[in-house]
Amino acid sequence: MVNIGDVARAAGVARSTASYALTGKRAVSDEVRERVRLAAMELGYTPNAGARALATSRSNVIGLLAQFLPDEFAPAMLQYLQGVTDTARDLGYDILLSSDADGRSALKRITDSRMVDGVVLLNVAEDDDRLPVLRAAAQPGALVGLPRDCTGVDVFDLDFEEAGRTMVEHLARLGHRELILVSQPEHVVERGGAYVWRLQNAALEAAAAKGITLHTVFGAATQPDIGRDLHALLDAHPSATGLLLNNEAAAAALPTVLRSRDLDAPADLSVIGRYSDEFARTFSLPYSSIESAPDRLGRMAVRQLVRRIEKQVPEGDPYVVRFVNPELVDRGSTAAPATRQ
Amino acid sequence: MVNIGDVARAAGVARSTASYALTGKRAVSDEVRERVRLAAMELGYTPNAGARALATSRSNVIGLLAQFLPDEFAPAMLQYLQGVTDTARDLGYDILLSSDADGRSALKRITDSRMVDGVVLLNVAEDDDRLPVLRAAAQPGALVGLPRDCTGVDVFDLDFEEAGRTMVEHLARLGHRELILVSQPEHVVERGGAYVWRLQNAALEAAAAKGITLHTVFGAATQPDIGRDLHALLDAHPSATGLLLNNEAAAAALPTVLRSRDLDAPADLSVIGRYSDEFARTFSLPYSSIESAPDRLGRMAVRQLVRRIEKQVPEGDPYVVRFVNPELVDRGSTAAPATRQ
DNA sequence: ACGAAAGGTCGAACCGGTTCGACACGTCGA
DNA sequence: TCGACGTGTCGAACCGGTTCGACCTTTCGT
Repeated sequence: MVNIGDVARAAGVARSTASYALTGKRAVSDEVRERVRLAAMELGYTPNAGARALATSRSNVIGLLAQFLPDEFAPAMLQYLQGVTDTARDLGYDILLSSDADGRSALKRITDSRMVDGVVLLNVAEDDDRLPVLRAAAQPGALVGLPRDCTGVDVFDLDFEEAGRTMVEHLARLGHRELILVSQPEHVVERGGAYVWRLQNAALEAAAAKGITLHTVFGAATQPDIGRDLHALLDAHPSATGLLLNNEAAAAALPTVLRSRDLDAPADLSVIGRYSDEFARTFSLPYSSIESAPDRLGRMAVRQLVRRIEKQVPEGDPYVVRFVNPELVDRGSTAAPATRQ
Repeated sequence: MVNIGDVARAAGVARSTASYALTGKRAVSDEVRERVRLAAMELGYTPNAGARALATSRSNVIGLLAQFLPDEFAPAMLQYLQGVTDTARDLGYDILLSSDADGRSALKRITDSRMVDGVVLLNVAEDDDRLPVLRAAAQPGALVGLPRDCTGVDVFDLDFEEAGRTMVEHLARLGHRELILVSQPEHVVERGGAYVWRLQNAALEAAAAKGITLHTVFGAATQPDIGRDLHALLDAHPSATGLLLNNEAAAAALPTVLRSRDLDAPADLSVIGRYSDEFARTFSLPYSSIESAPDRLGRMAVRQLVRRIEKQVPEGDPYVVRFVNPELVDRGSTAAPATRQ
């Protein structure tokens, strides 16, 4: 394999000069630079990543810790991955992917061995056990998901409170007085998915403020259970005119449920979901929804992480907690209320 | 950061001895080994990955080249990723993920810089442009998907021919005489998805051998187009009693189509798909299907790749082309034919 | 009792980059 | 004319591991 010594010899200069010519870290005469570049080109020289990492203590690799949970929806996860990998590549970084169930040890391994310059954590739970490991690491970290304690890391998440308010207020404005909110199953909440509470509590507050009745329930995350749940709900609250879905499985199951009850959205029932546009397309869901923007969140996390790695953060490097504003994508599934059969 | 010199000093031995004690590559007295281990533990020593890679020319990282295509179904892709990452971790390797649209340059970069010890390629097309780059690389490669030319690489894929035969013969055995096969859209084939032909041709042959009529069509990959396609098909071939789906979008859309035509599987129509069990669960599809086993393929590819990296291949290292036997998962959607409407 | 073999440890070199300090040269100002 | 300075190049050291050959015991066979 050709190394920088070979290039230097071919160009008739010292190894250090070849290095400076290629990295541009010191001034080199135009003539020498050209000669070195040419030699490198002709010999097909590519710097050895390990050697460079050893010398610079920078690997140009970002660690990505994801957890492929069985009740997490695959399309959304893939969008996170895509947002992260694409952005990293644009900024000159490669991605080391870990989907290890034991995120703690994986994180410790890749940071302690200096394989990565920084880390992005996905699926961050309220009391995520990877956080202590991350704080002890020498490298910076960016999270997607809001933990209880945000010190020492940059955090990015959807503004679930605003999402809850938006859903309720949108239907309130149309004249609805009784709504149902279907959340993720309880075990997601127990695992630390506090965003479920954040959305639900904000929705309840908004409903109270408007004098609206809001029934809240946890739905199953799997078919056909969630279908049964939906049927039971519609039976239990015959006068409700709006359905809010913070539960992707519920959204995917709803078309079938509505058809079998011979109901139409929005004629008989107004519906608003909370999922990504990609998700809506995959399942061809006709419901308006709060865009959860996984690709965007992944992109933001990597951007900030790289800024921190490259020390481009302003003085005193204040850690950020940034919420993406929920955007309501109108797919025409809401209208003024009609009394259901 | 603590390095092996610190450990050696704490244990009162030479650096080389500390290395031997930790790696076990030379005999070391029990007493010294224990002292070194203890010192390493107490100091919290972790070897520097770059330095180790430089010295051993092995990184313990496997490159994973995936392409997140818009018409590829996300759940399946995620299963490949999971199969690959999990297996790699079990064998002591980390995963460098690239989803770069330009697979060629990504592949060249990670191999030339020796960041990876080997590479797994997903979505391999018949004339994949990454293959020449891979063959020129110093590291071994394993493919998921069958290219035209398999020299120099290990190849793993579902046996699509056998899958086609199995589908047809299963329905033939039940007494069906006229079937419809819905394949992936033509642009998938053009992109190099030769597996579409492999399944279809084998199915046609099997049908001919049994004296069965088999209508073949390419379906759309998106909703709601594929729904229209299915309706048109059922209109066009009213006497067909069986539906074979080598098109995931079609499988996902079928329940809605059947319901709106008031048809039931298998009472009115027998149905066999070709997708993974995970996919069936995500969309709660009630159709029997040929398991496409993405996780298993990912696992096999990594296993073989690691064997090659670690030179555990038998003499003369013959490259393998291994087909996974298609397994028919019975979900009760096939029965003896009944005349439709 | 002696030499060979085996077992255990050490020092030094090496992997392939980067980076620091020194130095040679040419230019400019006093 | 001399010194200060800036520019471009070089040699050497360093990053943190691994590995080779040499050396020193100890053990064993004869």
